[in-house]
Amino acid sequence: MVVVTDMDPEALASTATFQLGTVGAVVTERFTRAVAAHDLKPKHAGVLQALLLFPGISQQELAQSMGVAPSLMVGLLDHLEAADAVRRERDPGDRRRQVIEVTAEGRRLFALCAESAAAIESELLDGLGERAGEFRLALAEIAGNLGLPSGKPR
Amino acid sequence: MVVVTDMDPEALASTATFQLGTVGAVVTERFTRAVAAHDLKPKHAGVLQALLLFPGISQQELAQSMGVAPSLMVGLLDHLEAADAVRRERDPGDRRRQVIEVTAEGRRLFALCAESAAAIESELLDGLGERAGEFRLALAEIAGNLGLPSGKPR
DNA sequence: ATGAATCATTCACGAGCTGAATGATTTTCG
DNA sequence: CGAAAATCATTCAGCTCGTGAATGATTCAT
Repeated sequence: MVVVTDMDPEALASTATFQLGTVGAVVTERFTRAVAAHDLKPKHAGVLQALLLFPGISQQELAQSMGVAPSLMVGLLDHLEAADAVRRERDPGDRRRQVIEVTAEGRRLFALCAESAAAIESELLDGLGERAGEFRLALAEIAGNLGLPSGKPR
Repeated sequence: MVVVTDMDPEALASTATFQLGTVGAVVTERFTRAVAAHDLKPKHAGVLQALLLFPGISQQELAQSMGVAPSLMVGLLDHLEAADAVRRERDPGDRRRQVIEVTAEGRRLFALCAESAAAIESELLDGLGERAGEFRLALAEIAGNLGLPSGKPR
């Protein structure tokens, strides 16, 4: 008598957990290559996104909103500042804080990142036909439930 | 006259690209914590999955199928072997190759990983109601289009 | 039989991230 | 008021994960 359940060798690969992980990795890799053309990493795009969404946010809050250590944010902003995408100025009301301002160049770079993301999305959802809309809505809902930034699909 | 298009600050966050990346990262993090209880990393689970799916595969092919360097596979298999999840034996027909065999303990560990993944999936799709089925089908289709392992949802 | 190819392995290295100091500033409260 | 605690940005050492280049053993091609 066989005790162990007759194991489905795809028991793991067929889960949404596994597929979200692997698909997410591939998509992130593509996005990484795309924004590398503008000398940026995905995290830089995320920083710009957060800054546009919450203007006047502090570095600490920024780091917390992205789930990374404050020490990491320093280097990310250093790079964005060197690229003229961002300016750091001491907050006159609390001179410990840096007030971060997104420049016109920063908005330009952000727009390029968003374009790259949109292009990758088109390729991804191409084969889905009219089910793409449903998929995007469900995905946005999941992201929202996880407390992640998820604007409504345009 | 304003040249720059009036920028949607969620232009990036609203893309499926961005959401797949962030959701994928969160899901992977949860899965990482879950399998850590069995002293495994997600890659170990992936190795077991590939081995069960393609028995008798070589380390090189295994590495290639997972998109990692062969040198990385050495350490992953070392760990699985130390955990009695896997046995390495020289292929008598080609003594350069290692033939990798998944043990009963390996199948047990794999089943535990699959269970964890299923549990995480339940939480994720909980809020989706009856749209969960559609979502899973679309996700599996995307994974398949990318050449990733994607068994049909059970 | 010899030179090229293939396999597993080791090793040095880089990218990315963390947590613990540090110094400057602000807040709390005795 | 003034001293102690908290907060912010920053630096720094260290960890993990991954790569690519050597190495040695073995097999293949001619």
